[in-house]
Amino acid sequence: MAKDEKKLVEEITSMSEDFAQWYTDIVKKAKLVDYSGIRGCMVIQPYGYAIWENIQKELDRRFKETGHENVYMPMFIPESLLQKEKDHVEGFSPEVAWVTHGGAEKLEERLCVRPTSETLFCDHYANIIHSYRDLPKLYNQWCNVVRWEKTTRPFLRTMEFLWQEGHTAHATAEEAEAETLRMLNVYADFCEQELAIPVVKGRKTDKEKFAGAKATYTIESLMHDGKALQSGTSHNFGDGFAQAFGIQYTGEDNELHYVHQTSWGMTTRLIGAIIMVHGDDAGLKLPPRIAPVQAVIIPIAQHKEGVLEKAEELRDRLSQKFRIKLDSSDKSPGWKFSEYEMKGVPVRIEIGPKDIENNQAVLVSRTTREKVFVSLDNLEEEVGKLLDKIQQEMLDAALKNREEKTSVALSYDEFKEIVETKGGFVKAMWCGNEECEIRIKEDTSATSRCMPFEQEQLSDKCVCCGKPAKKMVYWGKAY
RNA sequence: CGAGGCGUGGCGCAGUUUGGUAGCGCACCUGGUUUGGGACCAGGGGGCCGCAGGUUCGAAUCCUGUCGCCUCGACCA
Repeated sequence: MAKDEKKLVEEITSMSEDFAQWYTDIVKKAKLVDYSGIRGCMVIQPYGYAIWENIQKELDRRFKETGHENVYMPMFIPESLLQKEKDHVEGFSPEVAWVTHGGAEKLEERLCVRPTSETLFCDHYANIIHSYRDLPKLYNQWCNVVRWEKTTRPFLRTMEFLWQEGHTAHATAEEAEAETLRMLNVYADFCEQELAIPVVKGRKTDKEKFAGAKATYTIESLMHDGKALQSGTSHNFGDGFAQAFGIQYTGEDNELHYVHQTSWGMTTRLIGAIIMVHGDDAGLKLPPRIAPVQAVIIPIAQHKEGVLEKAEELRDRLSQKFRIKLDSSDKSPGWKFSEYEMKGVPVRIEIGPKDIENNQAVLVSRTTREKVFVSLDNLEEEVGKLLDKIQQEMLDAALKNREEKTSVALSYDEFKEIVETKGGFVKAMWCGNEECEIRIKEDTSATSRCMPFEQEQLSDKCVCCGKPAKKMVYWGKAY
């Protein structure tokens, strides 16, 4: 946002002044969350939860479309079960919460509060999968998980968060790989179509991959401050978990085989991404497709004869097709304008005495603040068109911002310079050696975000060590 | 978790150095006038100063602990 643009909402710190404070202000002022008395845990308030419900609805629809079924697993995992897969337990044990007592009784075996449910799904799969006819198993679960994080921020990193975790079992390695990529594409499509957030699809390096996975794929998005956010991951486990948990089936060949598994997840972190990709100094900016309120009707001079009645009539009409709110409180119109801009409502509809006389209403876009007068006769159509336009404008703006903040580094000096001054994604070649990854992180605090599917041959040398390069990698500082 | 900064009505702050009746602006409530970008006038309510201990005749102020927020590291979705 331009610096000279008038700051409409006094209470929100300007983005350019202090991005972290801006984020916190929005989260609080738009009433997405309240802080709870429990460290690192947030109260998700109605407006924030409504966004999550819309995310759930759309994602769940896509999961069902691709043949998945929802299940529910216990929230406790016995220690012995968690420990069955070595890499997995090593990766998660530092951030696991333990239940040691039931009432006053000390438990024979500690129970961990699930940080993720691979082990539970595996245990269950070992029970129910016997034949190739039982495959594939395409399960998903919506739940909460707990990870004992050291520093927390609303939505971006909390000790307890909401997510979905898909867990699938397949007869062959090829099917598992296809599933892993299919769900990554579902995620990417969801982000772009529903959240208007463009993502880079790629594979994680071994250093960054999920504990226990053979391969981790990721979608990475770029926030307004130039930091990257891992927005969804999809893992191919190969048959590693199957071997640890003994998940075997009899094939058509009458031989025993291990299944091949995947898991994939998206979390309430996405709400943080929406805030940081789209928001501006006036507040939140919600993509129409997931906005809890798509248009707010604000009556002007509502005490005058017929205004409120007309506003109510419009609300009832439009509610047939859209998520509509009518604010007939006695706040001044100007206050309402700012309030709903701050809350990111995509479209504002003004209706006043002059409009009623002319059989019209005023539509105002959250993205451009442009006002248009439209006839009440085709209001539904105009609102629909404007919502579509805003959705597209938001995706375009986010894409433009990402492109502007994506750089190429051919030398290490250039790399360090970009990370330090400009930030954003840095595309650079890599030799494939973990030592270079570690060194880059130590020198710049940037990490490898992913090895994108769309590879480019920027040079033939690793940006760090100068040895022959194997992959182009997206690097950046991350949340 | 390590280093640094900050917690005073809902929000933003003053008061803390040097202990002595808790203040201001906005918000809130009531009445009236208003209403197309955060309206105006009048009256009113609300804070054991983040929380818990301690020192003191007396603590927002000094000491200890703890919780929360911000920045930078380490860890991660």
